Amino acid sequence: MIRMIPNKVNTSKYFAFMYNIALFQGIKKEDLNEFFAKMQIEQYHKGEIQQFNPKQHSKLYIVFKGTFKLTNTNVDGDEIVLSLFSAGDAVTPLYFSPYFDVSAGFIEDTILFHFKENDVQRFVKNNHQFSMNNIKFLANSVQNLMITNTVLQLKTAKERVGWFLAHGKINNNSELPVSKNIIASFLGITPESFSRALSSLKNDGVTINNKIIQLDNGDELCKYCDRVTGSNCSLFRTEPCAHY
Amino acid sequence: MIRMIPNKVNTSKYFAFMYNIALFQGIKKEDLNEFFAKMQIEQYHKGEIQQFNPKQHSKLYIVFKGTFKLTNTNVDGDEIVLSLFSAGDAVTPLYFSPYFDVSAGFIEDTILFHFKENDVQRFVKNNHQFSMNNIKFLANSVQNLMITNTVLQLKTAKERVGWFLAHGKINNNSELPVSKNIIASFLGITPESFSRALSSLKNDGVTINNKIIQLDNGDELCKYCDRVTGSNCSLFRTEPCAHY
DNA sequence: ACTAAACCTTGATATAAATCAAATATATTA
DNA sequence: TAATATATTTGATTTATATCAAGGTTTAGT
Repeated sequence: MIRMIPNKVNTSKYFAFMYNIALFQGIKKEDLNEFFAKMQIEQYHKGEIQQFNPKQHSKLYIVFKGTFKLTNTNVDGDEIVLSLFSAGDAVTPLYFSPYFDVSAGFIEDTILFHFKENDVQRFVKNNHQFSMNNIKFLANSVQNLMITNTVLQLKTAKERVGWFLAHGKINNNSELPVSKNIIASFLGITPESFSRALSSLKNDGVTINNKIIQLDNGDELCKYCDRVTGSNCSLFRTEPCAHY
Repeated sequence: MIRMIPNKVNTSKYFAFMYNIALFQGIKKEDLNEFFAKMQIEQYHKGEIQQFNPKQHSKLYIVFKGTFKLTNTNVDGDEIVLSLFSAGDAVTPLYFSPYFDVSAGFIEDTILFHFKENDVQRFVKNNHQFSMNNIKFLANSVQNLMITNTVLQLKTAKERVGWFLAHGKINNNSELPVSKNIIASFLGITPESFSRALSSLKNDGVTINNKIIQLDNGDELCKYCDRVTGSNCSLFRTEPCAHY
């Protein structure tokens, strides 16, 4: 990991990016600028793994560029992917227990902005909107994890893959965000099952070429979609929708 | 569901209970009393099901008495248990998406205290400690859900049951909090598999009699324990501990 | 552009847990 | 307390997916 100090050119670029992050919406620019002045930049290389030991990592991170997976390793050494992060996402190991040992595994070269615990705490304390945004952010994480939970308990391998693809499609990612084996691990299945699920979906009109998802009709994934994700879909509550 | 207005005797009992809830720690009693004055009491009977439609239920609930399960039903009609709540727990459907359709299923006669959205929002806005407590509460939920997630992806049926029992043991519940089939659903397995897992655990020295968990040695469940839960265990980092 | 490594697919087989079915135990209600 | 409903256990069978194994493809680095 390399720490950098932003130069002037970068600063304006970085700040412009940060103004659009959900966590910072509705806050006066002068307050944000004061807070952003404290941010540090960390650069990670593909393949690096960073323990989220809260002693060193009681922080707030924003992903500026790149992709990483949040993982947890069990006693047997098996790794599971808890979630995936890319540009614009926020992570708050700030609030994790010191005994919760998750790691960040960098899938691409990645640039993170980070804030130290004290600075975040102070900003939460002094800025009501920021504290509200934190609440919204965390509540949203709770909801997403509950949905993931449902998917993991309920679905067959094919349904899980279908759900993942539907999710991506609705959020306008017609491209797989990471390699198939990482998605498989996130969905709690093996790469082999993932591959077989995809070949079964191919018969239903869902093709993946070079990580690009293509649909024959456009509604092939509707049956796999959850209601919260679906509410952002252009087909929501129209005839093909599962929640019609 | 029955709505009640607390009478004077109840009020002092209820308030005393509420002062101990994590969400209200570190807040001046006068501020709490003002907030608590707005609380309503809802009484539910065993077997009742209540949709958490956020239009009607944009609220904060505290469980005073009883037990309920938060459930989600899929397209096939299968029900999965997302989490279990009992006295002292808090639920904040306040922050759920209107499209996230979870229900509360009451397992015993239950008394909930509830606060309306506007009152909560105002208190969050005016009381910094309360907003911090909300952040902590939600962050803790995030962490617990991530742990549940790991358990659901990683463990065999026996390991899941072992984890659940270890969890209960460490939190001093040597009694199963709900019936076995509800726990099975929470763990994402069938009642049959749950039963077989228990009979396998019996060979390892874990017996369940009338919902009471008994351990021959006391360390039989250590191998199933996660690190965060384990950090509250008297055996943490001693020889039998999985995280030694 | 070449080579090595990482990733993906396909097939054969094994296996854990679901399903189906029936019996037993426990809890609830009249 | 009996009658009924609900929950739990146990056994037999099926099934989805993991595992094992090998071949093919893509990616990354020199």
